[in-house]
Amino acid sequence: MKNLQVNIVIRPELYSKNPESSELGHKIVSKSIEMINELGFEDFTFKKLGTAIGSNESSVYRYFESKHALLVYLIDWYWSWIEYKLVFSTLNISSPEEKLDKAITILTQEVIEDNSFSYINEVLLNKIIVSESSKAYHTKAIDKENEKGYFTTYKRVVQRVSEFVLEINPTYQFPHMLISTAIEGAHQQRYFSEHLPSLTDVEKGKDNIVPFYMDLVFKTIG
Amino acid sequence: MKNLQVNIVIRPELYSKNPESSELGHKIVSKSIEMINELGFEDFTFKKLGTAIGSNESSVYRYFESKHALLVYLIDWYWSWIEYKLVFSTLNISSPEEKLDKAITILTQEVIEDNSFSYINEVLLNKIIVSESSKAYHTKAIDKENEKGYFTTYKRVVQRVSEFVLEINPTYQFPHMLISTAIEGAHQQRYFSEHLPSLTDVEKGKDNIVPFYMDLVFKTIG
DNA sequence: TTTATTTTGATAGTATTACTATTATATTTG
DNA sequence: CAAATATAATAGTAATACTATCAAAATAAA
Repeated sequence: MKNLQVNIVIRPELYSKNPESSELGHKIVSKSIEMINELGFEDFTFKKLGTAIGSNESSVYRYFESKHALLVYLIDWYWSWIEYKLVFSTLNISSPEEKLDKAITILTQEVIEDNSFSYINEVLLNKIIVSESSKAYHTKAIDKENEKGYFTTYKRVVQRVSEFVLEINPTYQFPHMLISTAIEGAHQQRYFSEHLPSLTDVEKGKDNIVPFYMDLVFKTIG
Repeated sequence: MKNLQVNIVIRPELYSKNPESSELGHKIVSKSIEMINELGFEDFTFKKLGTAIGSNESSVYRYFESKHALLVYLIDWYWSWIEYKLVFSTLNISSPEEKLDKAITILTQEVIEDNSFSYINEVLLNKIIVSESSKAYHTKAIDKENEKGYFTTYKRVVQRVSEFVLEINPTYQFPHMLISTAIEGAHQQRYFSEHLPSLTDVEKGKDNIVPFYMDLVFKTIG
């Protein structure tokens, strides 16, 4: 996948001014990923971000109308990237079992290599998904934002993988619940393994999360 | 279970002044459950709560040092109640399969009846768990708070049910991950079914969530 | 039943946040 | 080079999440 110049294109509803369009935009996105990781979403502010990139709060607001909007943007970027990896890695595979295996791996594994995309650190972005992404949709505005299409990329990823499930077992009743459970579950288990380990069975040095969900998914669809 | 006078006792680390100890304390807890539901956790404030119960912001602070602390208290109350239901309903059952079946039902079903506990509306509290509980542990203070024992009741519930799993299949490697996945997953699926239904396979008038996780758990442990 | 103690209520104040608005200054483009 | 556009700097606002102080009310103890 390396050295393959692809662009992740994000829909205009997800920003006020496209951060792809300028150096400042790049800095905003890049530094915000670092800072949300360091500070947590609550303590991260546009003022701090502006200062950190040698710019200004008001300049940041020209790109994103709120820090919530920025978080939604980052999450959509992440799912666009995952979708790209998903499509790419299952392209020439005909066996639905093998496709599902690849998909579950991509969806549940930790991102450990920051590849391909210039100003976005995918390792840190993955950590934001694990620690902060639930905050993007647990708000009173969810229904409005969903109507505006804020979450379509994520929903499309779930849909794609659900189709692999149905290829294997066309009578399985709950493919979407199964896949969204595996995705969200894997993120949660990663968070728990670091902070509430007694909720998990993670052993140090070993990634039990991928095998756990792999086993769970294949056994469940029979 | 009705007409059985039991008390849920909450550990003192989880409050500044015990809300069980006064009429005002009852009102604070009772009204906060209503208001967090109505407004969402973000828009809920102690000032609004004080006004709503004919009291004062500063009086509320005497019971809970922050609204975060109040949320943690409510969540611990919920898990104490669930643990009570769990223990009670599996007490005289010897079949581990039957115990696990009961447990999964209790953990994944929607609460539809507000029973037994005077000033706490369990139906609304369950909705708070579904919509807001992740905010209690997705904070930068999680490790400190975990050390102080803020989440022990929840962890104990997961431990108890994991033991049922091991009774059925002593060689199953991931009982805690399986049970915490089912619990958190069920809450998430309930939230999704209302707000992001394409991530689920919920049909109107039908509770698919309990059967989905029941099937998933039993198939997974084999 | 007075006194002491605890609990509650009212008010004020603080630092910070999440913005909006305005204007001056760069920078880019035609 | 002028015009348009993007950025920076500053100021301001309403609300939040508290802390601090003190008086009034309720309760318990002597």
